Amino acid sequence: MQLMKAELKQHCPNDANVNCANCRLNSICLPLALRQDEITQLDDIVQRGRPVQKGQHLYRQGENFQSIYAVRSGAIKAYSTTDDGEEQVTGFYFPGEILGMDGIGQNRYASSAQAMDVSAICEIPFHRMEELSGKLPSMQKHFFKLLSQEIVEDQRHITLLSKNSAEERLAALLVSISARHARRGLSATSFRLPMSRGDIGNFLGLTIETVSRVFTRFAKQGLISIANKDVTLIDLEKLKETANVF
Amino acid sequence: MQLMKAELKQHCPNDANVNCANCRLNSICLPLALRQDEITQLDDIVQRGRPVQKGQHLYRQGENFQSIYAVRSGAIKAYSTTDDGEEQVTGFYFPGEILGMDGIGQNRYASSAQAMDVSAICEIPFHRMEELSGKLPSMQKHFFKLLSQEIVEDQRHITLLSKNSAEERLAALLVSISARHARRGLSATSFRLPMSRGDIGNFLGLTIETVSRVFTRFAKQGLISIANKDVTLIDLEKLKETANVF
DNA sequence: ACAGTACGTTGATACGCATCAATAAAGTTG
DNA sequence: CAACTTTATTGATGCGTATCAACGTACTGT
Repeated sequence: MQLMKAELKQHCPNDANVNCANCRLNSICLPLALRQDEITQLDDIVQRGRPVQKGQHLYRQGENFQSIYAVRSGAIKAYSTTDDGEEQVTGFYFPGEILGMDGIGQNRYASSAQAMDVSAICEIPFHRMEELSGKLPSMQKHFFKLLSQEIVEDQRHITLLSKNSAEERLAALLVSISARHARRGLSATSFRLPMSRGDIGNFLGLTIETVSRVFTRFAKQGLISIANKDVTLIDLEKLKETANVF
Repeated sequence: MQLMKAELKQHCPNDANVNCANCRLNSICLPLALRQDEITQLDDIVQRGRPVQKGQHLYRQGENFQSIYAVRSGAIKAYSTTDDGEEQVTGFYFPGEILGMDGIGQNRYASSAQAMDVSAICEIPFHRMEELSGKLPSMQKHFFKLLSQEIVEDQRHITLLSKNSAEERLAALLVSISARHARRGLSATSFRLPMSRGDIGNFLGLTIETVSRVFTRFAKQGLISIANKDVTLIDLEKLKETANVF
C-alpha cells in the first residue's frame, strides 16, 4: 500500500508540466545518454496523454506501427497471439522502460500492450524519433543499444524457458522485478506484483497452478512472504542463487 | 551432396572480386533497401576475409564488440553460456542473414558465434555502419528493422518453447529452415542440416534423444525422410500444420 | 452488506519428456 | 582399412509439471 503511493508520486506533479528534463526517471529512461540540449529536442517530440486505465491497450498486435512508448508510472504487459489463438506474454514493462519496438520491422505491432494498473505513458512517434536519430548520433547510438538490449533480454528468457525449472524461473522473475524496483530507488525486497498469476505463468511457460504452488513452497522455505499480489523477498540471496544470478 | 555444390557456388567467383553490388544475396541481405550508389558506400566498409573453417569462432561471448557479420555461404550457430556453465543455442544463421547485433547494447558480444560448416563471411565494422546510418536514412531505417525483426524472431522462439510440444518445435524448425532455403532459390524440400542433433535439441529446449525420436516418428509417419544430416520434407503441408504455421 | 464473479490455492492423477543405459553408425586418424 | 572417437538411435524407467477437480478468497457493483 505504501508502495502504491510511492508509485503515484512519479506521475503526480500534475502531469501538465512534466518533461524529460525534470522527469525523475530520466537517468534510466530514454534521456539517459543525452546532453541537456538534446533532451530538449527529445522532449519536443514526446507526447504525454491522460493516464491509461487498467485493462486498456496502448496498441494491439497487427495495428499500424506509429510510436514507441515509455512507461512513466504503473505497469504494462506485452503479449502476442499466435495463429492458433494462444497468447504468450512476452514482457512486463515498468517505469523508465520502453516498449513497442517490435513494431519497427514490419510497420505493424507484433504484440499487444495492455496496462496492468493505471499507468502514465509517454508516447514517442517513431518517424520523429528516426529523424532525431539521424541528427543526433548519441540518440541513434542509444536507440541501437535499446534494441540490442531487448534482444539480449529475450535471449536470456529463451534460456530460462529452455533450461530452468519452475522454481528457477519464478525466482528469476522475482529477482528481475526486484532489481528493476531498486533501480528506481524503491524497495528491492517488498513490492506489489501488478500482474496476475496467469500472466506470470504464461510469461514463464508454466500453468497458474504451478506458479501458485511454487509461491507457496518459497513461502514455506522462508524465502518470501506473499499475500495476494504483495510480496516480500525475505532471503534475496537465496532467491538469486535459485535464479542462477550470481 | 548436390546441395553442397549449390552452396559452394555462392562464394565461388573467386571471392577476390565479390562485392555487395554483384553478390547474389543482395536482395535478401543488407543491401536490400539501398540504392545503387548507397550499396557502393556500404561495400566500402564491408570486409571479406578467408573462409572460416568448421568449428572456428567469429567472435566469443564477452569479447569487445567490433563488427556485425553477414553470412555469405555456409552456416553459423550462435550460443550463449550462462553463469552456471550451461550453453544455450540462440540461433542458426544462413547465407544472407546478419548476426552479432546482440553486442551493441553492452559493447561486448552476448553470445559466441561458431561455424557449423566452412563459411564465407562478410564483416561489417559497427562504428562505420553507425556513421553510414547517420548519413543514409534508408540505411538507418533498415538497420532498425533488422534489430526489430530479431526481437520478433526471438519472441516467436519464446512462444515456441513456452507453448509447443517436441513435435511442434521440431516441425517449426524444419519449416523455418525450408523457408530460408527457398528464399535463396534453393530447394524448400530437400537440404542438409548443418547442425548436430545436440544443437537442434539445445536450440529447441529438448534433449538429443527426443530430437532423434521425433525425427524417427516423422519419418515413420511419412512426413520426412532423413539420413544423417540430409532431410527431405515429403509432406511440407502437414509439417506446417504441425508447426502451427498457416 | 450481499450476491455474483473472477482469481487463487490445494490435492489427486496422468503424461510428455528427461534421464540412464546399451548399441549402432558415422566420422577421424595413423 | 583398422582402431578410435564422436554422434545418433533405440529402449526402459522416473520425475516434473500439466491437467482435472474442488474449494477458498478477494474483488465488483448495487
